[in-house]
Amino acid sequence: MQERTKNTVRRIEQVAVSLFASKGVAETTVKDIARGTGLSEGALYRHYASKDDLVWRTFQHHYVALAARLGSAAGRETSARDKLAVMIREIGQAHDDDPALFHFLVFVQHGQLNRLEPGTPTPVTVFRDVIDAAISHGELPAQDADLATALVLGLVLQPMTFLAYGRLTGPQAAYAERIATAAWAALTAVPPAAPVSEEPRS
Amino acid sequence: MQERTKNTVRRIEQVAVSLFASKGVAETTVKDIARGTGLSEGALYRHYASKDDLVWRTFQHHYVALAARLGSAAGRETSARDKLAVMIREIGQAHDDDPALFHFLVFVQHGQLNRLEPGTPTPVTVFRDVIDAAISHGELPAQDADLATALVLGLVLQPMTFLAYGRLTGPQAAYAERIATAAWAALTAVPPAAPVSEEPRS
Amino acid sequence: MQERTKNTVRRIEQVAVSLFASKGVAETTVKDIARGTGLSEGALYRHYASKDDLVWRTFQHHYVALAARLGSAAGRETSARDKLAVMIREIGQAHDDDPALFHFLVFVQHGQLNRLEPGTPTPVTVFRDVIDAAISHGELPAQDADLATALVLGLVLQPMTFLAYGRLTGPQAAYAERIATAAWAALTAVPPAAPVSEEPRS
Amino acid sequence: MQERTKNTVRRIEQVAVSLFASKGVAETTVKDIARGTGLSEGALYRHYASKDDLVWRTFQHHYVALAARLGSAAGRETSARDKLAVMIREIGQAHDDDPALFHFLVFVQHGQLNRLEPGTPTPVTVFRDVIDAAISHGELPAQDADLATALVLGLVLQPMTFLAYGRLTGPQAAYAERIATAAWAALTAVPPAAPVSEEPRS
DNA sequence: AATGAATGAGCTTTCATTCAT
DNA sequence: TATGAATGAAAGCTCATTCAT
Repeated sequence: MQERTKNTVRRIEQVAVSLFASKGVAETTVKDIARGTGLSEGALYRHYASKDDLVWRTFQHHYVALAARLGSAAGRETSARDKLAVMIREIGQAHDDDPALFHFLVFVQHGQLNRLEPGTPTPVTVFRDVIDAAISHGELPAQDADLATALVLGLVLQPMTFLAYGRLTGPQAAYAERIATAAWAALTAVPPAAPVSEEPRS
Repeated sequence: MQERTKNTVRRIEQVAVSLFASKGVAETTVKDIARGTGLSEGALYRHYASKDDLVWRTFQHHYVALAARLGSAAGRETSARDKLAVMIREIGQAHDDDPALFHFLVFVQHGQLNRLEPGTPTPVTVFRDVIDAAISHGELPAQDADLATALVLGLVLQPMTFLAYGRLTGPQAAYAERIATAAWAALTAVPPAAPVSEEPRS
Repeated sequence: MQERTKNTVRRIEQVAVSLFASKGVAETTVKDIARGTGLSEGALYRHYASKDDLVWRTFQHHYVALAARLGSAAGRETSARDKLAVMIREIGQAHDDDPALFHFLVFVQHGQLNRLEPGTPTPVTVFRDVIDAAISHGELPAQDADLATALVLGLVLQPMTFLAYGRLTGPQAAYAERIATAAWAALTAVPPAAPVSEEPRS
Repeated sequence: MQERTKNTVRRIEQVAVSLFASKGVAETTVKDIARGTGLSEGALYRHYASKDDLVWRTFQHHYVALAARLGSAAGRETSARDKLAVMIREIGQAHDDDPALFHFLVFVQHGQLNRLEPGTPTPVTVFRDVIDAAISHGELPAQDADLATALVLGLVLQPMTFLAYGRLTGPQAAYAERIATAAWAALTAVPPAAPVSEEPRS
């Protein structure tokens, strides 16, 4: 009973996420999800109050879990550089584990983001916290932590988009080293005082 | 009349894009667009064959224009580094000129991307071409040009996402220098011995 | 078991009637009733063949019982005037005993009325019989017995509606005397030839 | 255009009211109304925001109109007795003009009543005002004006219920005189020593 | 006997599109 | 040419009822 229900819910989420990732949330009908699970439309409403509830709960659950996964990975390292490297590897792994889920979480989420209770740890804040601490401790040069976070996330996520569009192939894991290197370079190549490279002129 | 029509079309596009960017394409109804332009629903169909036609033509037109704008900017420079820097500045400018349009083009586009005739120059290919050439000419170390393109685009686009979510503020132009520096650092910081891929894609 | 079942049925009826009275029959779902009784939805179907069956049997049972209660009260008196007075008191009592049930029977009944086997004694026919007899025996002036019944019932029922809407307060019993007086006055005040008739005595 | 729309709305209301009166609001589907008017279901939503909106606006419009009609009739008379008599005649006329509408307003209304802005004149308050004034001026003996109103309304409305159930026949107008006589008798036949309440409500 | 997941018909509502005026 | 009423297909959702456990 308990078990059966749990499996049903799992199957619904799986089908839904897969459809959301490939067609978008609005383009996925409740009927689609029902068909995919082998259930009737009405049966879905025993498990979720509404389509929106299904979207939101699925998003929230996995988004928080992803943040925890990243945080846990970071916790296993001590230096900022290693923390970032392992997080990048971990997020790549999460992507490869279930690309559809990952896409739903990161690219398809539909204004779900601002429904999160303020203060909830998210993948973004986990990255930001590590970067912020590194700046405080002098492991990274002084800089805008939010911008720095954006840069790292951009390096991580954009290859996944390319993967989705077929512009890149193979598991995202293959790119983790390259991205980690690029990320560290990007974070340490701060323009003003940084002698790392020729100053760009305005 | 010609003029009048042109203005009307322009206003329709503007309203539509603004709605698309803030609510998404599926969530924007033809009635919304009609209301926003002051036209009747039926009148829109004099200018576009369907809602889809409106979306597609608007996307295509501006997407190609953005590619041209970037290409033209790149053409004014000679070194790869300067080309990239100016493209980053230009794309930031394009964003600040019309954030809604930019968001529609880059983040909301709705499977419009794969409707482009293969070979059409897009912002992505413009970046890729510059990077590819730089690798060929030895201005950049040997590396997977597609991955390199992804890295640069990630550095450019993610801050805009942060801007949209309020995680960053101010015009994107303010970040252009920092991003250009980071991009060059990321492209030149290839991991010691392991080039991910040396053969550029066709 | 017998006892247990009886109690269950009673509780179901009570909950159902209360919901019917406050929300209407169509607006009350089987799930509502199940929740209210602490039973599962499926379990209700052990006691009733269908929702309609529940409505109908509940209605019929109590409607007939109310008629019997009124008839029995009338039987304790001899004069028409006293019969009416005691019936008015009794129906008021029935209302105060269980206002929800009363409302269901009299105001919410949902076309259940015309499902009664023709000839079944109902509160209406009980009143009518008394009035009819009184006219035959000369206790009341000649008049249309049906209209007379309507008048008396109107005097009795409308205050209950006012009670339900908060336009009157307190137990309906408080109004019984006044209503009885008014009823007798109304029945004896026949317009055409009737000389205003016998004055009502205290 | 204007005219066409007005006619459409009128036809919708007419069909809807007729169905509401015969089947009840909940039992009447939007499809029923569409079929009855010859429109598509979707077309109804150009004229009403929802089924509920259709019910409410129809109710409100005609309920207020009925109050006005009664008030206007009362205004043509001076004595309380005549005012009541003419109101009773008028309400009977309103019933006969459109029995379905009348039933919808008085018997089917579904909690619409408490959506009226407080202070809105309704048929009930119009009766109550006349009775209240008559008590103040000594035209009627001291008594609870609300109860008195209930009594009069009961006398007026119950025969209509009987009409609907076939227990009475013919136009309600036929009963107006009898009802008016009964009403006056009921209002003046206050029990000797026990006035239920002497202080009229605010 | 009891549960509650599942069904399936049918409900209200939305919306891109058409068309009479 | 412009309007907005009308269409009709499909969406999300509800709910009385059934049925495996």
